[in-house]
Amino acid sequence: MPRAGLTRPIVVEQAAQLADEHGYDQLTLAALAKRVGVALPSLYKHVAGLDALKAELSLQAIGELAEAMQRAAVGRSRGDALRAVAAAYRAYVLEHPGRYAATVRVAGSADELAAERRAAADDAAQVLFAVLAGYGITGDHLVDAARALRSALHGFAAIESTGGFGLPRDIDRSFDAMVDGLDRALSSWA
Amino acid sequence: MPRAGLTRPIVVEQAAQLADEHGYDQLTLAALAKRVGVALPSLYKHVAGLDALKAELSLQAIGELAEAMQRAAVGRSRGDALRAVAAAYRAYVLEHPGRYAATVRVAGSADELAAERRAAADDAAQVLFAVLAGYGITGDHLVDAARALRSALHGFAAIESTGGFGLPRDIDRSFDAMVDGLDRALSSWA
DNA sequence: CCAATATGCTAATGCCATTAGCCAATGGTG
DNA sequence: CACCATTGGCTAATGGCATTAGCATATTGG
Repeated sequence: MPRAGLTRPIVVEQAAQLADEHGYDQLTLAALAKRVGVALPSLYKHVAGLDALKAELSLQAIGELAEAMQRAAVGRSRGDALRAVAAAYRAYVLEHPGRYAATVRVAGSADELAAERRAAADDAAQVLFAVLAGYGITGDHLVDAARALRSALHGFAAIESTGGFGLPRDIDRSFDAMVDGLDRALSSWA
Repeated sequence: MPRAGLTRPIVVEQAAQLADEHGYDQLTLAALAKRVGVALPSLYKHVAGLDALKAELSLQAIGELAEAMQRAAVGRSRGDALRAVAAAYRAYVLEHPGRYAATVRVAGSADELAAERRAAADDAAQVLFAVLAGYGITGDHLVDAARALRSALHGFAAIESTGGFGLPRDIDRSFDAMVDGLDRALSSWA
C-alpha cells in the first residue's frame, strides 16, 4: 500500500481548511480522514486524537490572528492603528471562521499546549495594549480598555460569522460605526 | 413499571439545568435521560431528538434573556437604562451559561421554531432600540448602535463565561468601564 | 542490503443518537 | 366498575464516530 505522505503540519492544516469550509462543528476525524484520503485510525500516527487536534488548531489559529493584528498595527497609532487592527481581526474571522471558532477554548483546558496557547494569546493582547497605549491609557485602565476592545471585536465577529445580524443594514457600515465609537470611547477613557 | 411523569416542559427545563451545570457541550440525550431517571429512547416521547431539544432550549433562553432585559430597562433611560440592561444581560449569562450558549445558533437553521426564535430575538432587540432611542439615535444609526451594543455585551459575556479573561484585574470593574465607554460612545453617536 | 522505524491498514470496543416494536399505566366512557 | 384507546415507558437493533490493539508494508540510515 502506497503511503499518503502525511505529516503532523499537513494534518493540522487540512483540519483548518475543513473547519473553515464546512464549520468547526463538522471537524471530525472521520471527515478529516476522508479528506486526506486515509483510513480514520491512521490519523492517530500524527495527532493524539480529536481533542489534541483541536488544541493544535487552536494554537495555530491564535498565532495567525495575532500575527495578522501585528502586521496591521505596525507604523500606525491611535485611530489609524485601531481601525487597521479591528479590520484585520474581522477579516481573519470572516476568512477563517472555522479556525476562529477553534480559538475559543474554555480556559483551564489542561492540555499539553495550554502554556503555548497562553503565550500566543499574550502576543495578541500585546498588540491591543500597544494600540491602547497610543491613547495614553495605562495601568488597570489598560486592562479594562483591552477587555472592552476585545469584547467588541469578538462579539461583532462571532455574531457576524454565524449570520446573527438579521436586519438588512449594511454590516460594513455598522462595523465602521462601532470602531468609530470605540475610538471616541478610548479617547476619553480614564 | 411506574411512570416517571415527564412532560415536554419538564424535559426542556431539566436540559437547561443540565447545560447550565455541566456545560452546553455536555448536554446529551444520554446524560439527560440519566438525570431524569429514564431510558434514553423514552425521551423521544417528549422531544423529537437532540437537535429539536436544543432548538427548544434556544427559544426558551432567548425569551428569558429578553424578559430579563425588559424588566431591567423599565422606568429608566439613557445611562441608567444602559447600565441596568447591561448588568441584566451579564447576570443572565453568568447564571445560565448553558442556556446562553444555546441562544447562539447559526442563523438559517431551518427548524420548526425558527420563526418563533426570530420573534423572541426581536423582543430583545426592541429593548436595545428603546435604550438607544433615549440617546436620540434613529434610523440606520439605530441599527448600527444596536449591533455595537450587542457585540460588546455578547463578546464580554462570552469571554467571561469561558474564563477567557486571564489577567487578575477585577472583572466587575472592567465591565463597568466598558459600559461607561459605551455610554460615552452612544452620547455622541451620529 | 538489512534492520529499525515510521506509516499505513483491519478488527474490535464503547458511547451516543435514532428507529422500531412491545407492554403497561392511565383515564375517559358505557 | 369494567373496558379500551392513548400515552409513556421499555428493550433490541442499527449506524456513526473515537479510540485502542495488533499487523504489514514502506522508508531510511548504517
